[in-house]
Amino acid sequence: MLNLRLVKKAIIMSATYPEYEGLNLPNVAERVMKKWENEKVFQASIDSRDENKPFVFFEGPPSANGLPGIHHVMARSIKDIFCRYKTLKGFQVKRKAGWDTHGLPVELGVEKELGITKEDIGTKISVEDYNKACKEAVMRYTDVWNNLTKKMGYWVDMENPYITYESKYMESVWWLLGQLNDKGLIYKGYTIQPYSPKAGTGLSTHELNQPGCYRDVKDTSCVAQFKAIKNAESQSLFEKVPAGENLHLLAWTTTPWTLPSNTALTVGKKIEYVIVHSYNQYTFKPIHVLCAKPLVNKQFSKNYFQIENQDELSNYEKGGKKIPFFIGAEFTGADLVGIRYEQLLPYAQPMENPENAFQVIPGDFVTTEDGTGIVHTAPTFGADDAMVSKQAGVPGLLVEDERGNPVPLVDLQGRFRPEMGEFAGMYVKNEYYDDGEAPEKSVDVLISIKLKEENKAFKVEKYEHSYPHCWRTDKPVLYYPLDSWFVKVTDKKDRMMELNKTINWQPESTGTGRFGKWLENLNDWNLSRSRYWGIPIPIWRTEEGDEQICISSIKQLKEECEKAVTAGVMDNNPLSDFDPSDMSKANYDKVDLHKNYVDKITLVSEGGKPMKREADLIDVWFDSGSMPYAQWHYPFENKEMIDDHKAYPGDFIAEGVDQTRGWFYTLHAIGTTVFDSVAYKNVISNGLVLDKNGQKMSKRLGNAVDPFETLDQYGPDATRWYMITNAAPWDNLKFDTEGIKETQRKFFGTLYNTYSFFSLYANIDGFAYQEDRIETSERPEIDRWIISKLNSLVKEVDNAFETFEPTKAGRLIQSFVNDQLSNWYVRLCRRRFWKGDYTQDKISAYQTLFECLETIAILSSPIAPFYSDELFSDLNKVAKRHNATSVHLAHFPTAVEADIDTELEAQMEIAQQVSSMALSLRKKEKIRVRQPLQKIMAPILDPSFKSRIKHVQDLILSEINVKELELLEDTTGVLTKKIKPNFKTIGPKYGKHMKSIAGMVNSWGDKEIASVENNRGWSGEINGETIELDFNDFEIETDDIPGWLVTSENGITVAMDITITPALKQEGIARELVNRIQNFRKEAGFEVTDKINITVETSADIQAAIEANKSYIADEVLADAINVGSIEGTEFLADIEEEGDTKVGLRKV
RNA sequence: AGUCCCGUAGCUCAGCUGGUUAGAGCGCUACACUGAUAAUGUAGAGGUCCGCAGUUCAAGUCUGCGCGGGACUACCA
Repeated sequence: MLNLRLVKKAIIMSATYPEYEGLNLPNVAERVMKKWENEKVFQASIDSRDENKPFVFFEGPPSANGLPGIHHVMARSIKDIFCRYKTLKGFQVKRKAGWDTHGLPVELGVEKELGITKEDIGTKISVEDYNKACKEAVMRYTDVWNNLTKKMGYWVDMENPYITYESKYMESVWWLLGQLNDKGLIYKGYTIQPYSPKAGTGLSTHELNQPGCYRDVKDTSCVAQFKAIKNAESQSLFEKVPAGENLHLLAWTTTPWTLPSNTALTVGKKIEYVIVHSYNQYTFKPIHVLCAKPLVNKQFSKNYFQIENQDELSNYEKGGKKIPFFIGAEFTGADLVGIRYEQLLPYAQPMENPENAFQVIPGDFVTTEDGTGIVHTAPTFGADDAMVSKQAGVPGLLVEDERGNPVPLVDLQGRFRPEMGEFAGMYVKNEYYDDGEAPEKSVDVLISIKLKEENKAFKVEKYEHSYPHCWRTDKPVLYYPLDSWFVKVTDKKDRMMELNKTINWQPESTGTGRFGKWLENLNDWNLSRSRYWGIPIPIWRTEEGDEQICISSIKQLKEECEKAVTAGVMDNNPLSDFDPSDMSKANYDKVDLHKNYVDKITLVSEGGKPMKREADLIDVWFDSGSMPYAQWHYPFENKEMIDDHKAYPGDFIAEGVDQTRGWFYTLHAIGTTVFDSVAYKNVISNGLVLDKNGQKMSKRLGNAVDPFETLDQYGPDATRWYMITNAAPWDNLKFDTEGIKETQRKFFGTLYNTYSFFSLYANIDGFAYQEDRIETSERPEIDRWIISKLNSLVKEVDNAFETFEPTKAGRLIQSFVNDQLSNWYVRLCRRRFWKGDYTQDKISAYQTLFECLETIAILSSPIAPFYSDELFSDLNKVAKRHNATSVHLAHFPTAVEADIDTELEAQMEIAQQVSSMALSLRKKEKIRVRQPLQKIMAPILDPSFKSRIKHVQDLILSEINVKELELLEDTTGVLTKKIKPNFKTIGPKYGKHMKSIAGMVNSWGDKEIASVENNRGWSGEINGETIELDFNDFEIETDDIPGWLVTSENGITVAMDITITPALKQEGIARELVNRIQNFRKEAGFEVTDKINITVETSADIQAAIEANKSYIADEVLADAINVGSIEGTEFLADIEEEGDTKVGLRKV
């Protein structure tokens, strides 16, 4: 037999399973990566799939001007997993990479490098050179990115990426804007933006969030008294004020210079307000003022004291230091809405709808933290103000300038306009004056003084607060209305919400919550950015703004240029070389649509007037949101991709949650407004990758993890597996390399060991899966069990991937590999692999283990693409069961329902549990497993348990080294029973009496339990109500057998007979001896197959034990003879139990 | 400030539509196995389920209010 095995081994040398010396995951990745490259596996994974069964994936473009971090590995792993999974399921998954190339981060980086500021662009450096520098900078780290992509095993087509600065891409974006324009969704309007008058430029919020921009400053703040007008609306308030006296509303501001632009006062509808009766501290005139109730004490502090009787007010003498105040009638904000008041500082009137100005309006943002609970509202200088007044139909204070355009009372330099009387020409902030020119008293102070004198100021004081400053000029920022181009997305708000409901969000809460709420509170999309490196707004306008054209293609632009040349507004057509019908790269390289080129183009209007391009660029978010169409140069090329839904809408996208209002939104907005369609059907928004202490990673804190280092050290598979299985993608991940190590050891180590075990013996036996597959039903029970488990696993993993739950999939796989396959199946079956001939049983074992490994390779391949490929290929190279050279070209296994035997799974679960319990009992008594025991007992409570445990009886007995299992059917008198109410079934029926029932049942003894068993239930009266419980309303279990060692778990009870008879003792000694001799064999360097002779020199007890078990020992250790006597040959010393030393001599036969 | 996510053992995480003794892995401690062996197995210790209030016969689970960590959006009189 042994010789035969060797011969066989020689024959099949040509096809053996590779055996490795240890597992080195980074090396595995290296090998597999080379294979992918050499064999062009990625391309094959697309080509081998049916073109008519597409799974559409959109790659969100990263910006290549920054370096990738470990969070990119996370995000891209998620993308990769589902693309690979869908490929396994037979879909064709095209994956075009992309680069986001425009935008502020790029520009700021370039400015820093060149040592210039925005103001220098166009003067110190030409826009052309500047844009050239941006273009170079943005692709700087492309190599690093490509390298990461490769190393982590992210499959995406990097050969043909879409790049947002390319002419074709930009043309498609223009086309989309043209569509919006045609639908009437593009308009020019005002918006309140942070503005730096000294720099003469608007600032983005990004710029405002630079460190050090918000600083604490002391400003003159003022609580102004706005005089209410008595009319029908205010009738109920004036009733609470002495006849003939005035009622004022108190409103606080830290920017008194905005008071002349006040057109409304905002109150919170639910806030409570009171009228306070008192005297003005500057003029000493009696006042009756409205203020939020919780803020009365804040406003009436210091000089004021509260009185309980209104009559005492008259005791106050003018000029007195302490001023009394009395809290009068109470109102809610809702009562105040609609009240009119006199304009505080009537320098100018709003040019539009002045009749709607100067009234009280509601606003959600009003709080009672500060001020008076009534907010001074100047729509021209506050974003909230503008929003809330627009909703209420209140105009901002805009006046006509010299050319008839609406302008606010402050000009672009930050000075008051001529309308402002004595203040005209003054800067609204002293900081805006040149050094030494600033007046002693600022506008804020002067206005406050004026108000004091006119009995319009309730309180003036210095107030310290944080206020944003321009990061270039160091001067405070103004919130100022600026011209911008907008997309009227609010028109499509309902449709966007409707379509959003059809998108499958993972997690769901992001879709309904963060995204849904965002859509509910949608504002129009401000497209304008006054920058240089981006896609220009394709709108040309006459100087008066009365005629304009929106360009949708290069062809159209060329034609318009032609007209302009004919009309004489331009000398020559800069696009004359461009051939609109030629889609070649060469042709498109002839044009550049960036600002430095298109700004030189002047077009002619229908009325014959010259038109200049609007100076702004579009928001870069529009660039990336255009990606589904622009990546294909739609509609100029690849029209069918979108129109025939071959590549649109996307089936799947995934990015970080930070993209919710970024890319996720812009995709959705453009999809809805232009195509009336969702842009994507499924979306995963993943959480952040934090450091191991839960802190955000940052270069500054030095806790950022280098993705390359991690991948090199642990390999991409372990890194990906760890990231995916450790936390659900949408939860934040606390990244700890210890966790990767654990994954490496626990999952990959175990899987590798299982494979090593398989390959070791399969190579010896020459198992190459050449035999016909043994029908599952023909295999031994243990094989059928693991196959059943395997098929259940296939089903569950498939479902987890299908529902975009990669974490679940990964955890299922690893628990199968560790707990079922390695710890149970392989352990129990070891002997089958190394003992005996190449029989049907052995082949069955090989086939079973092979199938498990092969399936695991495929199931885990989306998450661990490298190792799984090597595992799969190593198996398949020999067995050739798949016509695929890579796991990624294989097909996802289909669960064979017929092979799923839940009954068998339940049986094995019992075996596992009973074994574990029995071992636990041994442990308690310190009886080692090698010592055989006679018997265990288990009471049976229902017939199914009986048949199940019978099935696995032998398995259990050999596992725990016990000779027999006795099942106790009639347990009365033998076992102590315990009864518990079944809360789940009784609850709905008798919830109220639950406590009483539980109390009663818990007090029951054997007699009552027997009665319940006999009557199949119980009925009686509790708390005066008739209660009827059937047998299912009880849970009866046994927990003790008097006189036995017993343990109980999950309703199963095991009792063990721990009596060690002399015969058992001898058997135990024999097993100990076998164990020692096996060790000695190994020590002596004998081959596994060497036969030996044994001589033993030992005590009488042990001699007797040997005598009684001689054939067993001889068989186990391959001994031809066992003799007692003095030792010849090598001598070993064995220490067996307390029976004394044993000398053993071994000699090869 | 608003919206959302998270808070369970020393660490990382499970815990389904509420059901009575809250689980796993790692780590720790002890032991076993010794033909998968720089592997493997078993057991043990370890928890005011962030806090408070409410709904309920019953709350880790549902509701409200807080606290702590994080994200995004907005920026405030």
